[in-house]
Amino acid sequence: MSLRMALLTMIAAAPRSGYDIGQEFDGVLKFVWHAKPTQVYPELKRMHADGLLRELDSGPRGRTPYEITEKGLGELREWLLTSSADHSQRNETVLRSFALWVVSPGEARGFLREELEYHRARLKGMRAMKGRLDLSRPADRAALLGLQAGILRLEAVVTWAEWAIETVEAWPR
Amino acid sequence: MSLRMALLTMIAAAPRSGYDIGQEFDGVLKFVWHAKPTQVYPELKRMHADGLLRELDSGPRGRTPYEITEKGLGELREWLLTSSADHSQRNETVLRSFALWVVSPGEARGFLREELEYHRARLKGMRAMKGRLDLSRPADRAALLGLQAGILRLEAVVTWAEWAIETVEAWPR
DNA sequence: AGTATCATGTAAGACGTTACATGATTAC
DNA sequence: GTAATCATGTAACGTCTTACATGATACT
Repeated sequence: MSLRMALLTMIAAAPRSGYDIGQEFDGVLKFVWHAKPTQVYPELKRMHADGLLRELDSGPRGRTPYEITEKGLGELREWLLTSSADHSQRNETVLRSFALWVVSPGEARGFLREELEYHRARLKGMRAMKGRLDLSRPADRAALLGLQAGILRLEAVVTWAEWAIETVEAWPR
Repeated sequence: MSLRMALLTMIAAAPRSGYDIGQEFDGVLKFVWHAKPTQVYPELKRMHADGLLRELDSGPRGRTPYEITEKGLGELREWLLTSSADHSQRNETVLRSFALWVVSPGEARGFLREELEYHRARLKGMRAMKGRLDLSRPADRAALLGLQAGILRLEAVVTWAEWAIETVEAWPR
């Protein structure tokens, strides 16, 4: 039921099409929520049918942007206030690091270096995103909270990967 | 296909039953991987049928511990070396913080305080876990990598939540 | 004019959760 | 000896991914 809340969160901040949402799931939001287009489009239709969204008359190219309705805002508020967050996660980087003792130290370092590069690149992108916020908008003030969580998390991952590479150097053959 | 790799990772480190695994998914590993018992037990059976695991003769109470086979170790190594990690995640804490502008600043702070408490408690548990490692064992050396990732991540979340609470204080009504 | 990719969608199957069931063991 | 919870499991259902399809718009 939380894909629906993710979509509602994004469209509450500003109208968006299914395509726009797909781009964000591939980009900044990849560490927050993700879903494939084949899941997004039908869900948007259902939300429209349920009266949570309103269709706007076509954006650039053939896009269909949706806007949140009062009913949609109500559902979003209710979700925030009456349920608590699920903290279970899946993190393949960390899962793999638990298994690294079954490969050679050199192979382990190779994996860690790849991870380090990946997360450094994402950190750069997220910092750029933060610079583009307009903090006079309430939605952007909340987005700052989210982006800052991502930045601190990525900084932690980068620090970790650097430490892990050194640590693995010291492993006995 | 990664539930299988998560199970293989755990059982490679030391033999475990489905019940043991369930406890860990509820505890330390909650931020790494999670699965319900109803998914774990049948998967273990399938892995046994596929020759990746061997059944040991019953542990405490009626538990059935499994041990990894050579074939299982081979699959684990192949997964680590020939595929790359999926970095997409779902993080409900951050998702909710993107939506916080739709509730009152007081309600937003309430949410953030709850999150702060939760993550502080988990951080404490994870540090305790780190103290119990036996670093003469290769599997525990890899577990240290994983735990340290969790600790640094939780420290970042705690720092973030403290900052976010103060930030929301300064939001205009 | 022809190729790339944009934007949306459908259908099948894999994966994950919820609800429920059952015998076995420990605790009172 | 009754209650709690341990340990495993099955079946139905919901969510997510993969494979494929289609017309529309921009690019060269």
